[in-house]
Amino acid sequence: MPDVVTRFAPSPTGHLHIGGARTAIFCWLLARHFDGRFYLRIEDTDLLRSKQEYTDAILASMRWLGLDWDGPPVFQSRRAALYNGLVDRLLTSGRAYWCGCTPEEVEAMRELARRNGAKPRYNGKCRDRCLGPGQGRCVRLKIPLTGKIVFDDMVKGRIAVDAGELDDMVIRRADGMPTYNLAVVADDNDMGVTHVIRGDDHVSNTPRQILIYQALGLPVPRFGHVPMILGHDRQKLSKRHGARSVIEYQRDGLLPQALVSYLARLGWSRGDQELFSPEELVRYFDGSNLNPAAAAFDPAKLEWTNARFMRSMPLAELARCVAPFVREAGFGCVPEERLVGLCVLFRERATDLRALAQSFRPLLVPAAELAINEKDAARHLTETGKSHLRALEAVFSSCAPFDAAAVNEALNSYVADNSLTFKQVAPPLRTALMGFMGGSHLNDIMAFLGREETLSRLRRAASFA
RNA sequence: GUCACCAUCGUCUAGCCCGGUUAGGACGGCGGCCUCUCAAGCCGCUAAGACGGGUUCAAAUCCCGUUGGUGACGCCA
Repeated sequence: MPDVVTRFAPSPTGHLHIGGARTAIFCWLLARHFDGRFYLRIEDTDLLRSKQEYTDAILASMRWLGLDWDGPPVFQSRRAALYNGLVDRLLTSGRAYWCGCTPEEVEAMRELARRNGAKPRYNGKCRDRCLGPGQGRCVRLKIPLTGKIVFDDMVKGRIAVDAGELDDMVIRRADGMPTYNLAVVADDNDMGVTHVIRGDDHVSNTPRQILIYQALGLPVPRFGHVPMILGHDRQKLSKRHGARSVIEYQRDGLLPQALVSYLARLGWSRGDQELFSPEELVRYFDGSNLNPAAAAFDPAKLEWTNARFMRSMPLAELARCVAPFVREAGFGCVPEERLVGLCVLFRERATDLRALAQSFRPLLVPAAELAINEKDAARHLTETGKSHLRALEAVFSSCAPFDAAAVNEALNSYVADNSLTFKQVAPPLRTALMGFMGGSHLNDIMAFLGREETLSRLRRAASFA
């Protein structure tokens, strides 16, 4: 048995969002760090809202992020027998009882408690009525009237709640389906989960779940409640704040390693290090140093993180990653070698793969289709500028070999031989080649374009009206 | 309302457990260098321990309170 078993338990009612992704990352890291097991459990007991397409999408996002799980995913909807067995056990041992109160009655009890300034809860009416099964009856857990439930949270430290704060919760609905808290305990125990890491919106469920473990005589796992992610204005994260699903970040051209690094760093730290490869994360993340305070999501830093990964990753890999975006931009199928060349030229100038692909445009369209920026043209494709281009056309047609070094030398000679400055020649040349004043080094651009394409761009710009 | 949790630059954070730092790093912003452009890179600047009380020679650090924020209070998950 591995020492550490974690699980990620999304409910398939939507795509994997960044909050869930971060929780999944922490679970995965803890398991991988300790050489344990990481399981996936699909909490699909809400038949109405759960959808197969969301399950598929969540699994796809997990794979894209590189969060591999052990064994096949567990589906809660298929484990009714497990849950019912546990509820029956609780019933026979007298730790649970049948309750015949109607939802309206229970609501009235809550309302009464609220009026008295207390926490709204069930008053235990059926606790000692010794009711048996029946139409419309649910099963409630008989919780202790006094005492404290205490647990040491991995991120928040010791948390203590008075048992008196809790009420006899429903563990099996009138329709025979288990409730969330029971199913979670049953599954976590069955799967051998040792560390439950989840969002801190679950802290108040934890004492209830501990009570179920205790009533069943089962070992209680360790808990770690990671704070939720806030929007940039420190309000709850919503669509408006750029709270998007993992799949959207994928479509926008983020690198999965970058997203993982950023998300891990949001609420966790290791000294001053800002960027972490997946391997480093696995090596360093041991469940400690998790920040108990909620963190705000910062799109600017995510962007920076992504840009850094794009700049430092192997070129061949970058080229493979950008290929789908090049296709999507309508540039067709560009050979990998060309793609690598383009990445060299532009990767320092883009913060995501989609923008990187877009920046290739001027070099991938034929000279005739190159869009020429009017302002830059007016400024640099003057008569003098054009005369330089015509002269350069002659220079470059006899330049051999036509590589970055030779082109550079030819260009410098032209400048020197005619007592010019680079500053006089470069702008018109850049406008001719790129269509605007931007892009990479001129010699690299020309080397990439090749002689013929370079010359036709010079000709076209020289006759630009 | 009740309970629980949280509180360091605008943002992510280090330091806090084991009191003594010019409160460090990063993103962003601003300025500079570089430079044909845009970037990248490098350099510099910016800005913080919510508040009030204790304890102590000394408090971001320990204690209490206040305020503010978040979450939970379902026969949802």
